Amino acid sequence: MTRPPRSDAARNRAAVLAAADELFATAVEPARVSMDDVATAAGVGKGTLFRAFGSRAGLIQALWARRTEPLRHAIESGPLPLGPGTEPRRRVAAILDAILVVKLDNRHLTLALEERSGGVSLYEQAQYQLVHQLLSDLLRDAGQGDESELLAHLLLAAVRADLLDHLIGGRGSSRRKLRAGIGAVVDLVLNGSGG
Amino acid sequence: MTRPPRSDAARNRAAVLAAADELFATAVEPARVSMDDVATAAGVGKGTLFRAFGSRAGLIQALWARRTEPLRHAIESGPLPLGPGTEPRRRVAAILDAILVVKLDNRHLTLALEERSGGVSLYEQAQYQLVHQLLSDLLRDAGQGDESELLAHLLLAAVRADLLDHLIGGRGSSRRKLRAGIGAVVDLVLNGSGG
DNA sequence: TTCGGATCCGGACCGCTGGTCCGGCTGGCA
DNA sequence: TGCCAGCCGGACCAGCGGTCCGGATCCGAA
Repeated sequence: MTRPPRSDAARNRAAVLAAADELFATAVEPARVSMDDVATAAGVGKGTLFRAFGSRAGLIQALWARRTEPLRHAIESGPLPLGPGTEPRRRVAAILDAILVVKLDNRHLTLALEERSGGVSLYEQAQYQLVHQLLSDLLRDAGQGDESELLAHLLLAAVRADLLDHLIGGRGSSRRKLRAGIGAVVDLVLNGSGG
Repeated sequence: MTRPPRSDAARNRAAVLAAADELFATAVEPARVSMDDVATAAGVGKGTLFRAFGSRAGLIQALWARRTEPLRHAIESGPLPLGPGTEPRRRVAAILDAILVVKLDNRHLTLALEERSGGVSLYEQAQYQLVHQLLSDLLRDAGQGDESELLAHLLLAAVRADLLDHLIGGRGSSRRKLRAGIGAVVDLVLNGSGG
């Protein structure tokens, strides 16, 4: 039996989430947002912070989970084309585009998420593995056979945080052009490979 | 006029390169190879190491440059299909496959190279930018127009070190299957998109 | 309302990292 | 042989993620 958290614990957790969200959104270089910074900004001790989130990666993943909750919900039980019921290939394309948009809307946080910090690779994160599993299944349904897992990885590689940051940060593709360009390549891969 | 380096400096530089090469090849976790480790293994002081290579990133890039020298040479003036003279699309595919092979042959070093350490993103590294430039030009020649730059980034994203490490490390695709699978997707993108 | 102990707080502390600094040594030319 | 620019090397530094534990706080029981 896990008992509900004490009131001060809940309050502090919320304060940390708010402060961290602000810091990561504001900071120019998310890697330079230290745990001390977060603790100070939240008006909380460092111990509290680590007890609540376990590690830096844990904190960032909690922030990410909050930010992507609407998207997860839309995929699980939302309207087309994100929700179930859409033709697999179309759904894969829609999901990738939605992920792209979320990442663009949370550039710094996403960058922090995917940065290999604490020895935790992107590919070892539960969050990534869930999305990969979903895409793999859809691709299998679409008749991609035993290439579906690799294909899912490659498609997700197209929307990696640092690449997007580089493309948007450096003069060049605007948001619109980026979505169009990546979408075109995704469609190409989805529709050209046997099925 | 820059004078030739003193003999002891040259000797130390070589010792560091050899020791670091060994360490990165052996270590299970390249991120855990510290500069102290390298200095100790090379029988050299830390100051010497940093004077010779500037930074951790500098050392890794020097190692990488040595390892990829044959490949660079083959691309610049080697035989087909890597060298100049090959039909652009075929050459892009050949170059990507060659890069893939080199990365697989130097997994740990490549991982260290692409790890964002010291705030230096993969996309800011001269080494990456040169390859990207080359691929962009080839794609433009192949009639990809203004999408060639983005396309080059996406193709290179398919052979990123941590993805390869994940695919090979975890049970799954063997080397052969990986080359075939990635090659197939690359061909699809190259041959399906106008031109 | 009081009380007692489970739970949580917080900041001093730790080990480790990449990187700097400078007193002393050494290679190489005159 | 003598001289000194250039090089050596390890003590040192600031900053990081993460731990620890004495004391404050919350909350159910009496």
